[in-house]
Amino acid sequence: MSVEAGKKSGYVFKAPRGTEDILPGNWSLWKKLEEVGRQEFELCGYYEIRTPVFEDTRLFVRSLGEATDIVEKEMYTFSDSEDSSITLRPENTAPVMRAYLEYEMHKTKKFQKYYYIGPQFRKERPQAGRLRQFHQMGIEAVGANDPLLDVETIGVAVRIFDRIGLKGYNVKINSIGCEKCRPIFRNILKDKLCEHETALCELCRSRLHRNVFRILDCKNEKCKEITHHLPPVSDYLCEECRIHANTVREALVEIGIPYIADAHLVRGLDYYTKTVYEITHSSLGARDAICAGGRYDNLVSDIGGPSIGAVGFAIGMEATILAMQNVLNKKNTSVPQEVSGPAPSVYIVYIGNEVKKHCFYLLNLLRKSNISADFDYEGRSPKAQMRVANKLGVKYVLVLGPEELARGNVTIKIMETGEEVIIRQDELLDWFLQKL
RNA sequence: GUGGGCGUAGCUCAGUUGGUUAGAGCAUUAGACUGUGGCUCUAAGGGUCGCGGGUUCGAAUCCCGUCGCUCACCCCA
Repeated sequence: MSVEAGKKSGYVFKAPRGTEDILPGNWSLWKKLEEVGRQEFELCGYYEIRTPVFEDTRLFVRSLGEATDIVEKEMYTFSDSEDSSITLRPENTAPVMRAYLEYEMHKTKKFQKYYYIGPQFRKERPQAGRLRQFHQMGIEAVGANDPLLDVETIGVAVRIFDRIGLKGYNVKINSIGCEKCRPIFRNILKDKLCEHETALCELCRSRLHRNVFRILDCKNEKCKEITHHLPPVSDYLCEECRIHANTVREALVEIGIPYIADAHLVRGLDYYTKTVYEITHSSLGARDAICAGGRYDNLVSDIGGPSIGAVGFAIGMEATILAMQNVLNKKNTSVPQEVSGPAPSVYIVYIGNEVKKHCFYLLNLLRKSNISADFDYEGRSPKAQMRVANKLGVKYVLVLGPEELARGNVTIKIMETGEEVIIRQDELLDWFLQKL
């Protein structure tokens, strides 16, 4: 096999298909999203949990459902030399629940609220905002069936988007019932759709047998036409699910979250029950979800635990950042276009190599005092050093040459005004600590 | 896995009906009073035109293949 094949640049290695490097120029948005997320999660009483990036394959087969596409063809599965099969996590809910059970949290403190941030893996064809290694941040509230908890999670997501300044998102919500009522209306739906079988698109005809609910969000116009004339799923909910759904909606109104009741919203993962929701952003393409979540009352028992209800969501970080970029109208760059880390406050310019070592000493002196500072390691001329300082956007340049060295002084240039002051070196720290 | 679009300097692109040493802007580097930034001017570096093959006297330009990227579909965050 030739590694030369297909390379674009002259270099041998490139990031594998469907993965991407988050470069310094883009990092500020990631940082902001993560920081705001953490803040909001913790504000609402969620605790961070980190699970391994790989798990026993059976965990995902059990939780997601054997017949789902994720399990059938999208998992990175391999054996680690023994008999065990392991899989790079395609989502983080099942791992969190696994940990919850493994440490027997349900016995000590049944109700737990967790949050996680990390990479997930799905072997799909890459597309806008959809990668093979992608990142999610999400929450899981385990151990309670209160519909208000469903609403709490929606509130958390909404506030995160508000706080990062992302305008133009929509909250869509639906109920897909529970294990009691869902099979009933699945059959009703199937029967009704069978009457129109010939009018459905080819794909939906196969969905008729595999996954009826998926027909509800088919993009084909004819199929839409048919499904829009069907009575909404909510007509078939059992008493318990109906009350649950109504409470959720009322509470959303109560706390002022606008939502769209979308009877066609369904979920691909088997474990969802009752409340499902999705937050989409108008600036995105075909894949417009930036957050998806819902209640999953059967997952814990599915993977061998007691019957315990839970709700959660996952925010797709790539998709969210894409939306942020669209809103901010920014593009990716390989070089920092705005300083993504904090710009150093001070840049030290040395004139002549004789004073360089002393400047290095001063550099470390500043840093020890918690003053961010940097200097030249490339052997540039004083002029070029100034250019670098200017580009970095530092407030002060400390200039030191043989003259200053002899007198025990330093020249400080205030970049904004161009003004220069000369002070004694032993006053340096005080001067900066007062200014910064 | 299926289908469409694209592939020329670090980035964004131009490149006329195939014709000599492939261009621009931005970025980079260096100069324009010997120890100093932003503006301006000058100059320099940087591309085997994704890769391979074919047609041709001659191909970045046409054909085929291949790889990669991208968008969309299935599915999903």
